[in-house]
Amino acid sequence: MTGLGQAEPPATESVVRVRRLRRTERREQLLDAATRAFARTGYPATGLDDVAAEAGLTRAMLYRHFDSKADMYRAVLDRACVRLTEATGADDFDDGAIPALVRAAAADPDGFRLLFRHAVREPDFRDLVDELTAASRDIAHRSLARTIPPGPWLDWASRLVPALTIEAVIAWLDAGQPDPGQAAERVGQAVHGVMAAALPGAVPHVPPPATAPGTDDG
Amino acid sequence: MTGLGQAEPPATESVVRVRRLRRTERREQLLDAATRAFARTGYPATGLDDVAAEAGLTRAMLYRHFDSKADMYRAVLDRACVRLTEATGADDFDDGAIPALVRAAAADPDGFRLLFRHAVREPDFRDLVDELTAASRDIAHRSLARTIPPGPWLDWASRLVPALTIEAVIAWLDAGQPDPGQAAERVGQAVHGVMAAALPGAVPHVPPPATAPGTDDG
DNA sequence: CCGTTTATATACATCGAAGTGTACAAATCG
DNA sequence: CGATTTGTACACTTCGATGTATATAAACGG
Repeated sequence: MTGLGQAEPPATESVVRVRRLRRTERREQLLDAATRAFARTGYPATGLDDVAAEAGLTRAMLYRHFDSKADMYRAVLDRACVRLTEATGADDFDDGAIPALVRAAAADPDGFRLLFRHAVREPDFRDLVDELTAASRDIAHRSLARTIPPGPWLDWASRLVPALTIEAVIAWLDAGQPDPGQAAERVGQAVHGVMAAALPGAVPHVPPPATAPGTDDG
Repeated sequence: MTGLGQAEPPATESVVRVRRLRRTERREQLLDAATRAFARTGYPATGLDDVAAEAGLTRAMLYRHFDSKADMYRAVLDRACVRLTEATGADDFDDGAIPALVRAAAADPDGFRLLFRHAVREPDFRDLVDELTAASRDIAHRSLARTIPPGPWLDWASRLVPALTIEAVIAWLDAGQPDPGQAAERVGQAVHGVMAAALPGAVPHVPPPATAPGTDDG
């Protein structure tokens, strides 16, 4: 309605020749930016302006590719999930599983962190990661049951082994990703250590469980 | 369930004879309720109405005890931190550290989860937990340096050992807290496994780093 | 060269949660 | 009993983030 401030014309040689992207490429770039932004501060604390700034454009553009913030977040998580499952496969705990996981994490560290450090805590989106963790726990349970007798410590190890694997990979990412050739082997060794800790012989003897039920721990 | 103390029903009109609490007790009860509420859905996604509902009173009452939502959250985290450090002490990795941690986690599971699963991800509050994690990593580093030579894998283990300890304790909580007498020993065994994985001899040989760049890394 | 797509810029609408104020009711204590 | 504390109920403002609309400019493709 009014002569709103029009963008100043190039007027110089150094025109910022913005390369226009096709819809699909732009969408991928937006997903990349959103992954970084969300991985930094989490879903609720990250505004769409942050995502837009990370992508280098304005908030209005986001709505040309995604219906809502939740829709965008879901797309981000979906892509990370697909990448991960494609890289690792849904198969068992064979020798190639951990190397594949390490490779996938190194290929998309932000997506990896986003899935396992943030999305698990978001009530509206954890269903996406829950499939992964449930499958992992199931696989771990089946694999561990070959050496650990049934009982609470088998359950404990089945929960802990996937979590430890994730934590070990993230710690490896945080440490600067030293030689990837060793990484998978080290992670595997750590997992083996947890398995050993869940064996019946791991604990020498059961200390008497404090017959007085009163909690003296103040 | 609401922890309103002995709500003696007068068996008369619809008057709920609620026992009024003193300021200190009410504050403690509010901290308990806030711990539960925040541990369930995280700080940003938890409204003050949720906390009030969890405590069994109205939102206005919260402002008689805390200046703001952030102030309340900080009080919650502070109390959890104090409890934890009091229970474990700030000393080294002696034999009593892990049992103390397990006992503290069992005494306040929600506070434990809140600290290490949520607060670490909140940019405005992670400083509280960062002191804990930094101290843990430092302690772990000093302890591990006695057996692991300096290098990236010592750093890796120093990051991973505290994280694994936390994860192992949380997995133990999630598994239903089976016999606490064994728990600390199992966790210690798992930690030992990670230490072993960081030793130089853990990985049998270093696979050649693939002089031909692209084998199948798609 | 012209139309379509891609993008900018900005203003506006909307909506939920935080934070505030006030009036009133009930319980405890002197 | 009467004063103070503790709590309810509700209305209200403030504020930031989401979501929408419109006008305009630049790049690409035929």
